[in-house]
Amino acid sequence: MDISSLKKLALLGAHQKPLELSSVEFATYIDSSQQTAARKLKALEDEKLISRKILPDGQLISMTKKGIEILQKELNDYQGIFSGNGNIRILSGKTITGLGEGQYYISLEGYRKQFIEKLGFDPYPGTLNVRLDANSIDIRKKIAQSIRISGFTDQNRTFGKGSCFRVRISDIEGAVITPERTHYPEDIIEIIAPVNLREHLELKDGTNINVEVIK
Amino acid sequence: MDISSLKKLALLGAHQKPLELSSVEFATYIDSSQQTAARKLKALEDEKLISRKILPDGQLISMTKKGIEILQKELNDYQGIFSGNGNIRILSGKTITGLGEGQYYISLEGYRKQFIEKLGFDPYPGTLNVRLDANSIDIRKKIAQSIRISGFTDQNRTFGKGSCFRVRISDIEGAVITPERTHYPEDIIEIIAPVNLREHLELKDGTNINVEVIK
DNA sequence: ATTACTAGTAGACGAGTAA
DNA sequence: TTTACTCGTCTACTAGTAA
Repeated sequence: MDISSLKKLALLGAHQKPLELSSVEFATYIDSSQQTAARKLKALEDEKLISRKILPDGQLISMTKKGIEILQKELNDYQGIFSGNGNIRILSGKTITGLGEGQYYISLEGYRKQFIEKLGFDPYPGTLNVRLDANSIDIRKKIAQSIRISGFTDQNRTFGKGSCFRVRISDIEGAVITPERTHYPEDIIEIIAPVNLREHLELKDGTNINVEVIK
Repeated sequence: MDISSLKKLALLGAHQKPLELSSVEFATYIDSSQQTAARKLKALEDEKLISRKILPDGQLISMTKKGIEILQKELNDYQGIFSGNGNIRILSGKTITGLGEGQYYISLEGYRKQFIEKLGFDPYPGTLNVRLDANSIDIRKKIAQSIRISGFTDQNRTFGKGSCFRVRISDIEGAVITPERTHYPEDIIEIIAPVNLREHLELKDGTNINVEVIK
């Protein structure tokens, strides 16, 4: 798999909109012959990392979902390499649809008033669920769950305790909440924020997002 | 240049402390024969991207400054690819020694009181100067200089206006300040913060740092 | 155990050229 | 002009093995 060529195409913008590029032009970018450049483009197409439309005067190159995912994996790898330096920690993953449980729990007064007090915002009643990439799972494990949420009992039942840490997605500050259960999947995070993140960021299911750990 | 192998070594932590790794082990990581693994390590050493100490039962691998710089360049490339998505913007570069002008200007009451008022902190009298990488220069151009600093006149002379934007380096929030001059180098940024960043982050000249644009 | 040489082979390359 | 085939060459691989 020729990640270097795929990266070059992305730097030329092929991940955003179809890119007009002849094999001769690409050859100058990757410092090779026209034949090698054409062969590499063909190979990337065969691997379904890009899609091409061959035109009389060149080709129109778009990056596939699979291609973009591979580059995001690379980004995540490099962020992982340098995140240990105490700089910026970023969790990467894809948005998924949760079970809707989040909405119920967040709305409970016993939890809600703690969020307002400890996080400084009144959470939108709903969570954004994200399935983390492999590297991000490891990063997540190292994050101190610094803010504790207490359990409570109402007349009917007992609600367990949990913890959270602050994050930012794009321009919104929120928090990742983790119930303190024994069997909670480690590859999924639930994010709360003062606004409906899904609407605010115009997210569809399966969108890749970066969640930045703050404070 | 075998970036993929260099990256693997970094993921195994060779950029932080010397890594014990035999060629057989490395072969399993890069999915090759022991011979190829050994040859690749030798090649990386010849390019001065890693340094090795051959031991009777393996080798001790450290990444050189040059090797780490190449990986940081890669990180920056990938951040550039995905920064257009409106997510997290990070400026990468190397710390350099400025002319010491910053210290003089920041200390002037006409500017200082504006920083306190508009940025919310009393700046340490001195700037951290950073020479940006090529990609970061482009990112920087897209950043809105949202906070305006007015010029003023004292009895002797006139001091020009400028602008800034908020940034975070590691755990410190500060700001990049830009005087509104016609000929200001585009590859250098000057950062102010409530503390002496150079001391707080234990920075030497030429250290690679990531500056995250916030708000 | 290791590292790393030599030998044989498989895969990648550029040149020429067809479509 | 393009893309992409064939062909000869050269680099990079694995296996065997020395140190």
